[in-house]
Amino acid sequence: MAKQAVAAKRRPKVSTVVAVPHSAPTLLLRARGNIHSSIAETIGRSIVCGEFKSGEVLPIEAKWAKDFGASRSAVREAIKILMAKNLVVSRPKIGSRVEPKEHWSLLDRDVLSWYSNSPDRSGFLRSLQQFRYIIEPEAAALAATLHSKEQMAEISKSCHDMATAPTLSERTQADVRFHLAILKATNNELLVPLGVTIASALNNLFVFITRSAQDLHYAQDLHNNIEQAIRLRKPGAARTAVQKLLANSDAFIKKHSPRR
Amino acid sequence: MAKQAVAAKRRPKVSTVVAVPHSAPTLLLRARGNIHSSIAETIGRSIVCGEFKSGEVLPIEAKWAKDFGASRSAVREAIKILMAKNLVVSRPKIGSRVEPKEHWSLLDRDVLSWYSNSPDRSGFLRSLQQFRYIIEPEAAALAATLHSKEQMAEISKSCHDMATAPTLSERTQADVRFHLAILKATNNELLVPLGVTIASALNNLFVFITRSAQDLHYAQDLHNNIEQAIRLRKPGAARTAVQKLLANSDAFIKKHSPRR
DNA sequence: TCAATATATTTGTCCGACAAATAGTATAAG
DNA sequence: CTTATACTATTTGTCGGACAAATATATTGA
Repeated sequence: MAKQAVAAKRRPKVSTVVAVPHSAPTLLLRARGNIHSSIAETIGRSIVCGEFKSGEVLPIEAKWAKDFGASRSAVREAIKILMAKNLVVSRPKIGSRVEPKEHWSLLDRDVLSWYSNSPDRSGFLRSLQQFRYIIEPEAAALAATLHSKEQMAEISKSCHDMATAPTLSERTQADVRFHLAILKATNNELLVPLGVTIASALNNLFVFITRSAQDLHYAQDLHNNIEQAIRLRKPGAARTAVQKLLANSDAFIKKHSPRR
Repeated sequence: MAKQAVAAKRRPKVSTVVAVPHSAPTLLLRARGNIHSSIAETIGRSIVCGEFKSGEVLPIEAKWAKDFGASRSAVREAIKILMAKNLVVSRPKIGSRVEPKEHWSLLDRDVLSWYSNSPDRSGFLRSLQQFRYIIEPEAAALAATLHSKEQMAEISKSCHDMATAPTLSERTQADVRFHLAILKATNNELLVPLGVTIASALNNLFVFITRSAQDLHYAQDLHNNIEQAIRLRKPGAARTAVQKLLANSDAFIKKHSPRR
């Protein structure tokens, strides 16, 4: 008894954007995937963009639920995601407080992606390039010393794929594979996820811009030099070759720096 | 009507370990903090320790709930945490599948902590030390060039605190502050969270072992050298000073390496 | 003035129901 | 017999509501 009267109105068929349930939500959600993911993304973005400052407490779960037109469960799962990424901490009676920025898992794929769309893109890009200057030359040097046969084959193959890629998109993919293959060849478990992170960040920052044929040719030479140095097990040469490549991409970024 | 009959037996007062609710849970939880955190930690640990291999699907949420004597909501929130750390992906009808290791957010505090208690500690420690060799010398060099007055003051202060710390624990804390201060002085947003991660990993690996007074004195000299090189804005000297420190700690680890 | 107590607020946990997605199976069509 | 289609079963996704636990704030008492 009293069992059939419960769920009269369910969320109606959703097309691309969450439609309006009974009590109109005030915040829209780019409804890609699950509700909780969308909510996490929305709140997460607003945090890393500085809409909520460190130490500030977010609105209570019930308010988010009303604003999004979702259930509190969905909001809670979203906030659990943000907690897992160290963006917030929750306590009863307090609410969810934004953590200081240095606690954020900035190296997490999602956080990084949200962050790279935040106000000062150029500053972030600067940090990222500097980061690459630290990691990648040493990684190449290590790879030159430590690579196995199969790992070298993967490096060479992706380098060759870059040279022969018919479309720009395929070239870019091979480029990413190339850099990841080098990191894998270091046999260091920590460097690989770092590489994945960097790659996705670069992807988010649209650094893979169209280049002139001449530019492309020169960049390919730089990649070839890296491949050769690693193959011949010359750590020093590998290090400097990567530095040269980074310098080239630095110059390119500066030249085509997006306004300001 | 039928409202008061609902929650007859609630979870009874919990002491240190989750007690037995009505239908005996088969898995115990170290009940530190929230239920969902404990569940996430338990499942997360078992994943990074290899109890579930990559591509394998976990038991369904209902089973975890029964095993832990918790509600499905709690289990779901736990799994959301693991999803946020890229340990698993969930899909309807499929379940939660363990992601390949290279997708894991190994640089996340928790994952790293779980991972450092997994079978091959020594291999992981090797990777971690290598990682420090890559990051820290360059970071010190950058800091030497870019540090501000306040940042330098923090570096010097923590170095001094190390020298004068009355207890080993306080010395260790100052040590961590010292390395973090250097990373902060690079003004690179990505290096700081990385430093936090490394510090917590070292903490988990018990690298801060008791040393003889002589050892401590020598290590302090090495730290002083770093401080001085940065203060005098000598990047090259800073780099080599950090390398020396790492070599020293490497040697120490090898000497006292825990079996095998 | 200060400490103990009461209250209110917010997250934490539980439950039960139904929706949505989809792998695997059964069935129908050719 | 093969192939395309429909069905079914299973699992996560979402919802709503109830109550527990924790604790900041206000209130009260000494």
